[in-house]
Amino acid sequence: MPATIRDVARLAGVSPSTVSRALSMPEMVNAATRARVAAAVEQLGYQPNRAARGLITGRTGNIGLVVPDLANPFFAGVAKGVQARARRYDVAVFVADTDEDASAEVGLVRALSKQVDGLILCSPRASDSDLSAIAQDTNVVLVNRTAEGVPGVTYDNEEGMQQAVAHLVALGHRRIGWVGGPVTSWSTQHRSIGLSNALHDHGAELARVGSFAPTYEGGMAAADQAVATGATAVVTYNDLVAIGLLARLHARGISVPGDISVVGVDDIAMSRMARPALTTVRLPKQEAGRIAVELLLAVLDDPEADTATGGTLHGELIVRDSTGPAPRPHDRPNERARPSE
Amino acid sequence: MPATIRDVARLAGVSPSTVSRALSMPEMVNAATRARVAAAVEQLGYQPNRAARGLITGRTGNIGLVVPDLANPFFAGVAKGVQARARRYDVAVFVADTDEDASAEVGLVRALSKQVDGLILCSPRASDSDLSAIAQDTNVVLVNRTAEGVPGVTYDNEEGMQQAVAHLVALGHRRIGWVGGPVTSWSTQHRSIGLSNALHDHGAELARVGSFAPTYEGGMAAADQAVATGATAVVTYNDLVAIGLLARLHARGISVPGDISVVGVDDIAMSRMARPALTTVRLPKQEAGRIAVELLLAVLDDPEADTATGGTLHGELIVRDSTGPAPRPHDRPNERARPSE
DNA sequence: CTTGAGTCTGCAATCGATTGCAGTCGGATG
DNA sequence: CATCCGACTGCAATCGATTGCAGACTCAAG
Repeated sequence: MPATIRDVARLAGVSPSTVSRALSMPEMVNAATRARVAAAVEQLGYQPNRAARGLITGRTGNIGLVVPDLANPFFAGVAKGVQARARRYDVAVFVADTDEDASAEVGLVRALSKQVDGLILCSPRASDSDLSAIAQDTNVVLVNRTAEGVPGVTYDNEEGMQQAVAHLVALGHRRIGWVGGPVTSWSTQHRSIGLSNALHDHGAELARVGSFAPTYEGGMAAADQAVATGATAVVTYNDLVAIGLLARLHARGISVPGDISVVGVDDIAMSRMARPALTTVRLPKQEAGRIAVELLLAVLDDPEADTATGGTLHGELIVRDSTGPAPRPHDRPNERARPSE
Repeated sequence: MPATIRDVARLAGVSPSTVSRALSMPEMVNAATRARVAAAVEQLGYQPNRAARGLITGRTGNIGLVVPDLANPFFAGVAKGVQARARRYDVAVFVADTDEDASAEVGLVRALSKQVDGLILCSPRASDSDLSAIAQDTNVVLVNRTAEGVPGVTYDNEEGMQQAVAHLVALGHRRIGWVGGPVTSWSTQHRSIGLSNALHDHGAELARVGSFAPTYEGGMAAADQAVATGATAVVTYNDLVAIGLLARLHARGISVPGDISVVGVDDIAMSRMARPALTTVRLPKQEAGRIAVELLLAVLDDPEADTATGGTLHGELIVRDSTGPAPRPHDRPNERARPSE
């Protein structure tokens, strides 16, 4: 029913080949004919059939995006960026959600890889070896993770932690807790190291609280342990955890930032609506998605061009109400009162 | 490079036609041959080229999902449902985000429609006439909206409002405020009507507060006006608005639910993390996505089958901490003290 | 006038899978 | 033994666009 290239050719009085060339290599066809073709295209509302083109060019014009959980605002942000940038290049985006299931991930990727020109894997749960295997026969760009020889866009976690620590130290905090995410997570490792280094640089002390699920519940679970460390400030794996922590702290009657300061990472929408509004390291999520698309498209255009490792994005500390001056020792609710100096 | 149907045929010692049939109409081929084909397919890891198949069948095996904003947890939930159910049918999902731009929507839909077998339009901003035009030459399923002759899945807003009102009336509220969303929104109209009817049935009074953006900011803007109506409880267009309202109320020192009760709609993740945790009408978001896929696939299989209007989903009142007994009159901060009865 | 270069344009093959039609074969029936 | 039927299987056309190759044509130079 829709117009084919033959219809356009007939209307313009040329051959299909000419129509094809007029559209994809305009400089090869005479200006006059080109105009006639353009008119015919316009009149018929012709749009080339992608399947037919794909058959011969071997390109589908589609890319895939795989995320652990679309309902997680972080990944939704990345997806938004990917999607917006892809549209600019007239590339369609398949979105697949693995439901946080690492084992499903590899299978899903394999199935999807046949239908697309390349894949963007967002915070993949897969093992390094699986990842390398996938990258072998598919064009892949990683987000939030690195792997040998695979391009990717990541955040400079070390720098983000530096900013958070500088802020906290300026407020007088000297002992700072760290609530980590899943141990296997690339980000948790880098954030942990970054925090540790930053604290060392500032001569402050690190209190590791342990690893928790990167969720609201994880934060609630971490809260009591964080308090028990005696830290006057806590940095969490991400905002969701920080918000859970805030809730539990409130339930226990511990004041934020009066008794303890809290810093998250991500800056999801929820964070500025939290009570108190959360101080956090904002990660440019959409930007990551956009860059991932650029990276992927570059690889597709020239598979040889080693785009090296890819891009590194920088976080930005957003100071809100969950951080404040460190309490003087006798203000601290979780320590025995000591004589004030 | 990847195996073609011919490779499989050669390995199995049959013709390509047989391979094709063995895969898509198994009962037409001899069990023994079928087994040989299956073995060859397995050995080569053969997956039919979708473009080639699409060329001849006229089907792409893809569907499109258009949402106003992927970062909005409501739409992310729907997208998750769509995506999960589509995978079960081996259908890929293109996701497109219009960035809340109604004018971009129509163009986007037109472009996308050529690449998919059908579209799921989530809370479309387009006008009724544009929508009908689109549905003319594309298979469309609507979510959160109805249109003449177009299948869709919607929520029973009236019933949801009934539940909310029954809850509030039982708590003693007799004058209830309504903070509406965008006036053009289908949901806002139906929720408003539902609320009005429910209140009438219970002999309670409706205090319309006006229309606000369906956002946190909208809720903050609505708060003061809601208080001024003298209502002891407020129902908002959605949870985001309710949370904004909560924030402004807190800033003004008005206690929830002590002075005023608040009810939202949606039950996004944020709602149970709000302070106080938000009482809300939970809308099954993923379910809506799943049903939309079923509906669309049914239409594709049999374009004639009038699937009527489609499905209606039911909300569920989730009672949390933002609703409580209506304050006795003299407790009300925003009215002149009156002699107690 | 011939030749050559250069510019366009058309022919026809091709991508990979599907499907209507026809052919093969074995076995049952008259 | 001749026919016929049913169950499978293969041939070849087809979907719509792209592209290598060759033909047509113009124009300038020899």
